[in-house]
Amino acid sequence: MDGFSSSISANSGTISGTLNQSELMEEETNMELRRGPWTVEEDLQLMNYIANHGEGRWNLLAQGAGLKRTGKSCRLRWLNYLRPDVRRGNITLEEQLKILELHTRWGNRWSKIAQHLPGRTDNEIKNYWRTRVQKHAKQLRCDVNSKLFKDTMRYIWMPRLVERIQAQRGSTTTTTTTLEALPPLCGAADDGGNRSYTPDENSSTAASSDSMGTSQMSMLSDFTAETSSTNSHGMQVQHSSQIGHGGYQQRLTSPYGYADHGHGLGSNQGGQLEGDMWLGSSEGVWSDEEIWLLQQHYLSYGL
DNA sequence: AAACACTTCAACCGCCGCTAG
DNA sequence: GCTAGCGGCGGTTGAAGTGTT
Repeated sequence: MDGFSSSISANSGTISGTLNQSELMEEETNMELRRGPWTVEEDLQLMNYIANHGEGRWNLLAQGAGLKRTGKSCRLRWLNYLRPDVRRGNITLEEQLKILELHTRWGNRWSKIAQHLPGRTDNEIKNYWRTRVQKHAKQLRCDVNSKLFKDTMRYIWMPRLVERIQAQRGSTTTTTTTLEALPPLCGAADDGGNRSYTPDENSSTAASSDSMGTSQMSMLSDFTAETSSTNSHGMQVQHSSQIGHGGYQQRLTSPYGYADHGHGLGSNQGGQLEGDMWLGSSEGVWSDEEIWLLQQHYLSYGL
């Protein structure tokens, strides 16, 4: 980390002897550029500058703020961390459901997905997808882009999320989703069961909503991303993005959101003791038994 | 207690599209 | 029409924290 914090050249490979005047000047400028983790002082510099001058051209902003950072770096730091409305903390069940649904529809269009999750950044969603969803795909030993995994999400994972959200709301409505309810997977042609699975060519193909159950869709349309959370500066932030009707109001209790998720002092960052907001059980979506059952189910279809 | 394994996420990189000159 | 500069985006990396052996 310390090596990172020191000033380094962006063109470390260039041989100074071969540079002309302007290149030397550029080299000199690059020499001053800082990379790696931001310091508190830099954060303050950037926040103060934006508070006084607003956002603008990032390269000029970096210079104006007296930061030895690239404009890109400033932009990233601001958008992903310093912006007052950035939500931190665990992704809620509703957000998880939304991410799954939107990813089914758009694939890895993280920024587009993030637009529908107020306060969440594309980087955060991308990280969640990689660390959580892909992990479970790995557990099920299938490609995250395969139709197999997409159908698992659609027919098992998402209904389960809906159930949990309903349970959380104290609703009496239940959605029955069992392994038996899992349709012969994926478009499962009536071909006698002999099929081979290959990952989709295009991860964003999917069709999404129309393949979802009614209860899922109503849940999604009912989803109101109105939450209160605490941003990285400890400020209380209200987010309201009414997507459908209904009055879902989940008030986040931890200083870092639903539950502390590694941003507080002494919090658990790695490992699996984060209370697993990711669908629930201690290890994640599936228990060992469920994984086994799913695998058996897939095997029975010759997958 | 130490070494190793695993997880998370901030930050960087490279590419692409847009736009002003 | 060309080009340089810039912002935005998705993919990737690696430091650091935590769990496990």
